Amino acid sequence: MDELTPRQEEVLDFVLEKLERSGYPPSVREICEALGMSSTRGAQRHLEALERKGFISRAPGARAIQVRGGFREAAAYLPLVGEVPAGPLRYASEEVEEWLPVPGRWGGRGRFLLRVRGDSMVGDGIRDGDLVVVDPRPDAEDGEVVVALVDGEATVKRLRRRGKAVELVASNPAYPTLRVERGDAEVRLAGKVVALLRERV
Amino acid sequence: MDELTPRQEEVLDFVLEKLERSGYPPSVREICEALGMSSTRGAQRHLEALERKGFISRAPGARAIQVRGGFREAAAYLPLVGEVPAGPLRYASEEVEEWLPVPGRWGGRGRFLLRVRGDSMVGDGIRDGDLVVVDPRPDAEDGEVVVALVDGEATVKRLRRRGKAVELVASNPAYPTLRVERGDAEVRLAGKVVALLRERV
DNA sequence: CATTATAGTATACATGCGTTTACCTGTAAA
DNA sequence: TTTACAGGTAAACGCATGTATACTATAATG
Repeated sequence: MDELTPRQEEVLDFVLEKLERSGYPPSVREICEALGMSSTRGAQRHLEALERKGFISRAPGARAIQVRGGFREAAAYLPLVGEVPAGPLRYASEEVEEWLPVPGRWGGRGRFLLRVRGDSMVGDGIRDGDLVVVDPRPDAEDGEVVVALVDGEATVKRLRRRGKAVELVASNPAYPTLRVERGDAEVRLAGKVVALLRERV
Repeated sequence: MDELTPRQEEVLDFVLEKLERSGYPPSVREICEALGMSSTRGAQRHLEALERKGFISRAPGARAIQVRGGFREAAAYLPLVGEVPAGPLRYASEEVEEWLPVPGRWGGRGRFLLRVRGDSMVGDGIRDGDLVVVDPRPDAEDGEVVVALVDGEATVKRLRRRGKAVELVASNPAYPTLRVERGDAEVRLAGKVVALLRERV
């Protein structure tokens, strides 16, 4: 991509700012007004330059400006279905608190978000208030971080296989390890933790 | 917010899909075509209902549809501009590796993503490979996690004010603390770390 | 039963908006 | 000096677009 002149950069900045503020791009005349121009031709020339240099693409129609910020991965939307520990999980879509956009590759069949409460997994960098992306699956490998349902209550722990038994291990030594014998109907896996979002650092 | 009728939900879904695909909202007639309607009045009624129920807001002008957050928050796109520690940061848009979608409220003027390398901040739950959202600002408060430029190299540390001096503290005790006297031209802040993404847990 | 909300079709209208043509100015390169 | 280009003003054109009026049909509600 070519370099932009200062004035062209002002135009691109205004388009981005308008997009962020309003959710839709500006009209040519709004660009004129914002940059203090009295004729539409000037703004149009800038848009033509921005398109020629590959920063935007345009379609016929009003405000049909598409900003091409390099490679833009499509967003996936995941539902925030509850907190852990705390149960049960609410899958029913009417009860979902919120749908949040995440990078497209985090999406996948049945994946969902849980807000983690407590500090039992701080040793693995999972802190109070973090959102974890859960990939639903009935089983998991030794050493993976999972969401388990113990007596109907969801909890995040690291899974450890010990022969016929499995253990649910907290990464904070202040918390006890739960040992589960095979065939224990009171414990099952909700899924594996595959990614994480933190809103306040 | 009131509930939507199935048809109104179709309209909202199409608006969101068009926004995601094109970067700008559809016109009334594009909505008609997408839903197989021959008159604009129908789509208009749906938009009026969506506005009345609080799912969108509208402004005078073409395609001036703004989808309101909460239900399905719009995505913000942030550029991944490099790694820390490693410098300098590449702001020039033509060198940006990637643009990633994040929850809309994480967006904001000039915010960007950095991939964290090393384990100097594991005490704060920031691990090797994590992506941090940086809000650019020239200064920060005591105790905030910041991105600092030391001799041209970017680094993530916790800021501590000590009278006239500031300290850049790692949260892993194995790493040294850097003490900076006021007016030291070799150190400046790139911004504050406000959120975090982890792709592999 | 009357009323209200949803969901359409058909038609018309004013104008916002993108586009175009013509002309002017300054600056930098050939 | 000429040429080219960025950046701009002024005025006009025509269609896309949002909006409005009128009419119809269906279902739920009281």
